[in-house]
Amino acid sequence: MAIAKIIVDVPLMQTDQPYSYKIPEEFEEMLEVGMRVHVPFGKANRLIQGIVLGMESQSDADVADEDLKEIAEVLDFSPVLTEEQLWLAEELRKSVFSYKITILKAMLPGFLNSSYDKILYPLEGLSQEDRERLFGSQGSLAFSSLDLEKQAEMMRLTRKRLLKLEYQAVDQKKVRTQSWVEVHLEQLEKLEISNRAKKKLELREYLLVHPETVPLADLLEHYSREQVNFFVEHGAITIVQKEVQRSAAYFEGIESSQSLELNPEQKEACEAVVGAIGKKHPPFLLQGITGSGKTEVYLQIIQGALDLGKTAIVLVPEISLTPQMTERFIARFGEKVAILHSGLSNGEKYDEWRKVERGEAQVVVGARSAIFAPLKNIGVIIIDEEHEASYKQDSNPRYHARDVALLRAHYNQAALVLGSATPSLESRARAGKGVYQHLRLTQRANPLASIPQVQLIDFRDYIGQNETSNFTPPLIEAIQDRLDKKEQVVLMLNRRGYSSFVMCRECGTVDTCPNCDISLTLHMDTKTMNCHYCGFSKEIPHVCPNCQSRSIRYYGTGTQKAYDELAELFPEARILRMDVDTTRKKGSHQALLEQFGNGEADILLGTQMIAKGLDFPNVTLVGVLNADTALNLPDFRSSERTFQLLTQVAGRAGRAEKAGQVLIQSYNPQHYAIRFAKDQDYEGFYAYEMGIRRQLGYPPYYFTIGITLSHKKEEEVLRRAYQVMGILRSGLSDASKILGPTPKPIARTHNLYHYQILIKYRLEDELGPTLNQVLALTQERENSELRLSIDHEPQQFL
DNA sequence: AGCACGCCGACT
DNA sequence: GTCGGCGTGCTC
Repeated sequence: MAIAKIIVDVPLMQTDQPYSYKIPEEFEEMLEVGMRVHVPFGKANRLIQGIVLGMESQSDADVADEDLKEIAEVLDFSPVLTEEQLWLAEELRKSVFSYKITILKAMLPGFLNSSYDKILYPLEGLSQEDRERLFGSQGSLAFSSLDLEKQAEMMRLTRKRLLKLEYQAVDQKKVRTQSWVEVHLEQLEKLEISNRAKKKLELREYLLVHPETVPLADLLEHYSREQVNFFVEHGAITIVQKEVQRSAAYFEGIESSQSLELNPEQKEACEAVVGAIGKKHPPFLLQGITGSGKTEVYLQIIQGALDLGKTAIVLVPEISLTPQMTERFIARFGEKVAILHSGLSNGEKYDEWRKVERGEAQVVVGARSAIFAPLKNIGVIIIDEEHEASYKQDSNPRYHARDVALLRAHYNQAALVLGSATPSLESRARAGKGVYQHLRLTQRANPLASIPQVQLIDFRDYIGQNETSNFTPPLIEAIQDRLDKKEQVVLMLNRRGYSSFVMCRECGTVDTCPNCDISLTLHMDTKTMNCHYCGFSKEIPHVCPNCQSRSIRYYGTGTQKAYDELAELFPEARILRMDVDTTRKKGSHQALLEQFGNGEADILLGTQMIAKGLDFPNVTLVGVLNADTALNLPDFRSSERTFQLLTQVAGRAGRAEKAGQVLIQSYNPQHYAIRFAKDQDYEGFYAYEMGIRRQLGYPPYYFTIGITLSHKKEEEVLRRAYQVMGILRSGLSDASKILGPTPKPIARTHNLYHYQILIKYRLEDELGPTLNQVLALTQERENSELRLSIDHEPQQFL
């Protein structure tokens, strides 16, 4: 008997295993490993999606083979998951605490995941009036279309056997097809057409001259449906359905580019990587200062891989996946490129994914999840800005793209390149120990460009002078100077750990979210107070919610406030503001950058999103309004993040012939992260920060695991947290350190209390079993409302 | 999850 | 007696 092993879409510990299903005869020929199916599951045989992991002639299920259920439907004509991806999922399960189906689904575009519904039908027993009231003239109803009250009533009626329930799983995949016309010359020539049918004669002439397949729509522009049908009926042409190849608009109007001349350092790096393609070789850490031409090196490495008949994946942080970046890849590799990122619509994402799957794309450029692209025969994987925290997914499955890349590089014998101006300490340390091969680019690619000069400005020197201002006199002076010279200015407001809020001056009450215990952020554009965690929103209060006083005031350094101040200081300047508020709409990010690039503005004011990858030759001044707001966040990486951000943004200045200047305003100019950033001294920062990490026992000296517990009731989370502590203490060796439980910095969101435990370890044999014990806790019925997640190397402590 | 089974108290 | 409340166990 033909039996398929299937992982079902029920993400639970008890169902995290393959189930055996009979393969009906009609599917035996076509079914392959890696395809999606719909299978009946559970007592009610509700239909759910599953993924075929294997096929065999005998099952090891506790059920007799004859009694196995049958696959209901096969959803694909060819597998949507490759052997490699199935292998990857199995490997990842060892380090990512997630169910297999959750990992597999993360590899597929959202489009390929079925949606489920229940269809209700009235049975004879149902009274005429109920039938009228609930169904009207409809013969059936979709369960999901009803409100909660109706749904409950329907469930009651179903129980009383007055309704019939049918389970439905819907494949959302829709291959867009278009009708094309195929010409059959023999029949066409034999076709008798009356001399009076001028149009038909004309069409025949046309088809005889153009016997190639053409879109039906083209013919219909000149000929009527009836005229075309005449040819179809007589077998002279047939209409076939072809999948539409929607090529996203971004391919249009991009001129192709040629390789640039590399300097010796770049050349050496490029050759080293290309030489490692197809061999077992340790990963490369490509450490190149800002403006050192890393992207050109990437492009030539990829060219090297293509020349060897191989393919390439390039990961970039979502935020720098701007047209400026993607255009460079399209310009060099044209239609060979597929772009995958969250800005695409579902349909576009699916189209790009299909391009990769069919083998039409050889170069995939995308954000984190692009590491799962179904690309075959990979020669090189490049992770740009490898230190970016966004490469770690902070929801299930909590994978790090770098770890996935390591696995895929190993599988394909591909070269792996981690590129950054400011590598993560973990990666830099590995390069130091020879685990990675260290490649360096120490010079700016443009030989006329110099490293910008950086100055610190201490806010405290200007105490007493307009204290609420975002701008100190030296910065104002410098901006004025650039405006006079018709050069451009980039100003960054570090919004991490900072936001605008409303406080009462009488009683000190800060308006907070009713669900999340964090202050609401003021949004001037919509005139609302919003919660950034749960999306709660309300109108701006006019009186204090606590003491009814009218003395409520707006605090904080939002970009809007800085913008207003700038506009007042420099009334003649053209200022662009770029933050989450002004870039919410699709494409607005790009539009703003284009405007600035075209010289339609003098000053670009923005948040972190302007720190990366922008390359505007006319920018000669970069100002950082508040360097230190993120320094005091409760996260051991906050110094590293601040250093990286300042170094990145400083790199936006002086990228061409004109010398660049960087001014950094801060309340803590003596802080080492800021001092090393001022000197653009990565190695100095690295050495200093490593000392601290060693002393405190943080990565890269120790590995970390974060455990987060959430519950509606605070005392319940705490109780369980201490229970987890107990399991960890007795399971793990004394060499491992367990910190916590502590409330998360934002202790309550979505009406849940969050507590966190951090494990630091070096060698720990009992880690897996102990964590499984912790996980088992959530399986107990009494803990059904407890949410627990285990995060390997958490990146975000917020 | 989502469902059925089954055991208990409150009711026609 | 029996309806429907929820605790328990299982899903090829």
